[in-house]
Amino acid sequence: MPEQNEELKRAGLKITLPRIKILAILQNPNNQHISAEDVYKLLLEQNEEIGLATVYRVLNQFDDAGIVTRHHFEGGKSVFELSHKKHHDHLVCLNCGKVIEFEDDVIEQRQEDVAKLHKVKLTNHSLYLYGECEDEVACEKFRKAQS
Amino acid sequence: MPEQNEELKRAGLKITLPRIKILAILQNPNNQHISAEDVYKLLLEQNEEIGLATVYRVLNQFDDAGIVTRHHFEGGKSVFELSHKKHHDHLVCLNCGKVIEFEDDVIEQRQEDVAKLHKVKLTNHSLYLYGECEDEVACEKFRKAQS
DNA sequence: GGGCTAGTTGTAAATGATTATCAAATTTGT
DNA sequence: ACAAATTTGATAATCATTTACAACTAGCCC
Repeated sequence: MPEQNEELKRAGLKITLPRIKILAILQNPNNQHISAEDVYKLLLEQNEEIGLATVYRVLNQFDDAGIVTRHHFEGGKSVFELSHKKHHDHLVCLNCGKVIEFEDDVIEQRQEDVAKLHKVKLTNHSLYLYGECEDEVACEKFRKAQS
Repeated sequence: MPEQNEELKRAGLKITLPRIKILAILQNPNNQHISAEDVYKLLLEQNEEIGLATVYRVLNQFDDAGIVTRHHFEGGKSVFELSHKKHHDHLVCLNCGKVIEFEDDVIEQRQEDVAKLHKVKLTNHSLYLYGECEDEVACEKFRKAQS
């Protein structure tokens, strides 16, 4: 009954336990930018018997439905985040893995200009900034908390 | 003797036939933004008996040495390009696969500003714009030429 | 409320890109 | 040319992700 199920229904997906559980994990603020593997691990911790293949499948369906957005951060694997409200880009700390979301209208506008200049109709873009937290203490603390 | 070998020597790499051939391929203007697999195919066409593992190894060494830059375009595999002169970003046509290089000082500056705002020391970034050529005829032609 | 059908799941095997292993071959300084 | 250190090719291994398929359900009709 909860509105969460509405989201699935709207996407033309049947309401199943795996999908509900996975959506719940994605909606947890601790789990923004989470990989399929990590979703699977969290499910295991909850003693849910959900296969890894299902996790990948559901994440792909969510992506197709626009419920989540897929990102390719440096280092192979994909991470997913709820496609909430506004477009934004990402700033990632390479030491602690913290992800900061930002938006910059000037950058957005210049991207449009560049595309137009080269006679390309822009459909999407990906911008990732990588660096290191300047507050090393906080950075180290965050890193520990993650692992 | 050619200066090309200097590049290898400077990187502390021995001058071997695989490395020379691979470097030559990368230096061919037709082969900017080429994948390891495609380098391997070109070597086969030249009847060079160079293993795929060697191609990957050498490309990684070139990357470490700063001779090439690795990119992760949408769709899994890595592509490599000679790290020439200036930093630049990429605009990719999703129909024909054409890659346009561009640079925009305003965007670069704003990225620095954003990082500083969030107290992160920027080490690098990746910006890819994806779209569709507006000149559909040229686009189609380019696509055919590729495959 | 039972049953039907399409959609969904789990297991396990398949895939695609990339890396590691290791003995044989090559480069390079002496 | 020679020995030591690197490098190579073939192959097996790995990692993330997808596919195949038989067993299982959700959603809907009566």
